[in-house]
Amino acid sequence: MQAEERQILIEQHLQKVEFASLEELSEKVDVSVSTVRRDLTLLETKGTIRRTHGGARLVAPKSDEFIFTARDTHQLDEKEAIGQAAAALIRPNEGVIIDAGTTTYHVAKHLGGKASHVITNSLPVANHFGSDNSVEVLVTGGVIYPRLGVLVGPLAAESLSGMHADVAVMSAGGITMDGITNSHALLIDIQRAMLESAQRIIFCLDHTK
Amino acid sequence: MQAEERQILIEQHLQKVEFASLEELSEKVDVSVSTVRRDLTLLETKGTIRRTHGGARLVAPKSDEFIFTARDTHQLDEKEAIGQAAAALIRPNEGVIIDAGTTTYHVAKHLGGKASHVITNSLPVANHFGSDNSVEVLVTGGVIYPRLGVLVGPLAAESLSGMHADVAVMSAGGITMDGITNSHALLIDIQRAMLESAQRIIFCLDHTK
DNA sequence: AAAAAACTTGCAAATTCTTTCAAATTCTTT
DNA sequence: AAAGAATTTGAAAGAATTTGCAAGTTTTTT
Repeated sequence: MQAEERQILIEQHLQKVEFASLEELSEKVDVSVSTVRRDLTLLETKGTIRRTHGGARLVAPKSDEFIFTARDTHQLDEKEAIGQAAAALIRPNEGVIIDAGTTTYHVAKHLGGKASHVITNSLPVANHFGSDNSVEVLVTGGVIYPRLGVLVGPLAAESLSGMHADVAVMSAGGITMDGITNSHALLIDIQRAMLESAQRIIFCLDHTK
Repeated sequence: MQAEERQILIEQHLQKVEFASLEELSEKVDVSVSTVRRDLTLLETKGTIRRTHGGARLVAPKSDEFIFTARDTHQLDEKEAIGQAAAALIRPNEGVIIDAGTTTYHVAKHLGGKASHVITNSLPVANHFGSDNSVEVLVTGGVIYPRLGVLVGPLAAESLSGMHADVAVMSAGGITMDGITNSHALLIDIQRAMLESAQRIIFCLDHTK
């Protein structure tokens, strides 16, 4: 692996987890901690990162991004794996509905340019495909549910009713079980609309659910 | 195989993998690493590629961000000023429609928590308010226009028709004049819907328009 | 205040880069 | 078509960079 590639990998990993120890990074990119140290000092001068005792952290955590991408560091490897496995189930040129949720987000990341069009009510998913002009991305309307970047409300459900897709990638129990019954009810309507618009369903759950 | 053909192959391969080692490329095009080195220095002067220790990398990697947030550093000061001035025209607790565009994006940045609710078809604007739970953000549906993060299409215009706001912050001539007549027509419908849904209009133009 | 963990510095081994040169290929000229 | 010139290619030697380790210093923890 190249030095520069390694540094970008470190940067990207920190984008996800906000903070990482030297050991962790050293394992991740498979070099000695000494080299990671050198990489970090280099990245620090570039400004994106700040060194700390025992590791490094992101210099600007409050970005225009959504928090959950950074927060789910715990089962990150597991979710990556689920994302990859689920993405493999999708055939080329299918229309895909992607539900909001941390796990489904990882599915989107592994989808590449496989899908012909993507329908989603998740802002992070929309952002992910935003700069990729090989996929047509349809965003449902709705009100942003803060912190998660989910579009909720009647508009979201309504706009789904007129759409059609081959597969729906759904999250279950994820965000919805976190206790906020208000948005919970809204999400149920949306998910039902998604299920009705798709021919095949893929549910994504990690072992904590 | 011709030298030029080889270089194109190298370029294409890098488009896919972003990073490649000398060994890897040498195997791919079936020449010695020396020749690959020479090819890379040549490609570097052409600008598409950059040499690194041990290999080469793509000069313009695909970023997950929307370009305009990073790109409009040119008249940035002017746009900041316009953003601030326009934001000052908005009274507290008003409902605000924000059009897509670089200038209007800066208005959003200066709006703070002043508005009671925001309606937008711009993904960057939506992202900006996404983690701010003091403002209710309503996103119109639509298809993402790549690179700019604008939601276009009939769904966008439709979802605006049922909405109402006190002020509309509009961009004029911005993205729309860049030549893509197709999306241009779609944007006009959307902008008309915005104008109809708002009582007051604020147009934002910098001196280049 | 002592112990543990982490950081810095210096150094040797390993890898990679540049330069140079001869062999091979391609192009030009006759 | 053949001879000669020009270019390209692959390899080798020496320079430069990078990497991992160890000794000594600083910071953090108990």
